[in-house]
Amino acid sequence: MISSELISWYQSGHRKLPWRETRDPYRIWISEVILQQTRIDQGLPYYNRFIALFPDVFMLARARNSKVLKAWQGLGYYSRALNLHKTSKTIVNKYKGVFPEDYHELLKLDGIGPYTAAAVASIAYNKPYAVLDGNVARVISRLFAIRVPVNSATGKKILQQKANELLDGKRPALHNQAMMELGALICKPQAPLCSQCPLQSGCKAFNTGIELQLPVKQRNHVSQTIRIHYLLITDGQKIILSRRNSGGIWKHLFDFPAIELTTDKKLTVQQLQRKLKNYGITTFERSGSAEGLKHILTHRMLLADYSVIKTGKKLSKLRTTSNEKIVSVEDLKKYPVPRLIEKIIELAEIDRITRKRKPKAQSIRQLPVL
DNA sequence: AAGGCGGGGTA
DNA sequence: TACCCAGCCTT
Repeated sequence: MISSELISWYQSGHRKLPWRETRDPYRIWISEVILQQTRIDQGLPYYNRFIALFPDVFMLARARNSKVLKAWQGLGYYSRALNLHKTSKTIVNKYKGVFPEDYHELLKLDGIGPYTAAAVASIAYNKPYAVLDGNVARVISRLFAIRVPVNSATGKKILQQKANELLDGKRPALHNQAMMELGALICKPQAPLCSQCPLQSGCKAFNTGIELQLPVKQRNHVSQTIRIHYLLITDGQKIILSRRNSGGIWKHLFDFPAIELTTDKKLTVQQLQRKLKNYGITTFERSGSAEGLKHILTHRMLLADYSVIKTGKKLSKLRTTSNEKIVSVEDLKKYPVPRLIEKIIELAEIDRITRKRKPKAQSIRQLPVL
């Protein structure tokens, strides 16, 4: 009943999107992972580039890890790209390149949770599994005036149950996409377009005038500020990159050697000299800098400074750690970096600095200036 | 059950 | 500012 209204509405005017033009489970999967916690407007160009680079699961499985991350650069939540790559290899090696159809089999794959498993199973294989994402949670919580927090365990259980009941078992692919489209276009968080909603008459929230109070969400995360000073250490030809190999933020992406500071303190000469001495740098010139670059993430705010450090020595003569890489400045753009680093590279005009420095080694100023 | 993980758009 | 987005993973 609800589903037929919903599907009619969907068919009369949904957005045309590339992953809706295919039944290829590979492409459906890629689109679903890209769209995890990501708006369609933001994900769409990434999807097109990604499919052009890696048209099938074999191409993806064969690709270098850095190339996959490079394709993901700027999209955030980089573990998605790592899991995507890992799972492509699983598909090739364990499933001979054919995506499993079974929901529970899909769930075993890295980076595939309840939502994505249901999405792939239903959209690619038309299996009767109801998706529950942010859109669907909002639609259902309003439809039935459910006040249980949608991000609590019990809330999810209740919503999933309702989603299962609503599902059109004969047309799960259409039904699921219609639910999400309704949430995105009509049942919006801020200003829902109830007058245009095909489910208006049966919507408990609308009928009682509480649609703006739903859905209920718990938790307000505090964001902490972190100050970090990046060092762009260059001899005029090459520069030091640092590969982030911790389990934390920007895993497996590259940034620059850095000094972490407490929020209200700036870098001191002593800190800089000590850090540089670890590399074996005793004479240098600080040829460029900026401070107070704001980079806002969901759970923290980074306040970034940087200094361009021109060394007297060739970088190849320096002591670097195993996670650090000395790369030529022209190759810098080949490495996957977070947005903040991308911005710093642009701001610091690294290539201009190196061109200027080319002519003669004796022009090096050996004054430590701050 | 709670917290970590990006980046950009919107009000 | 705060919230939201075709969520998942670890602890």
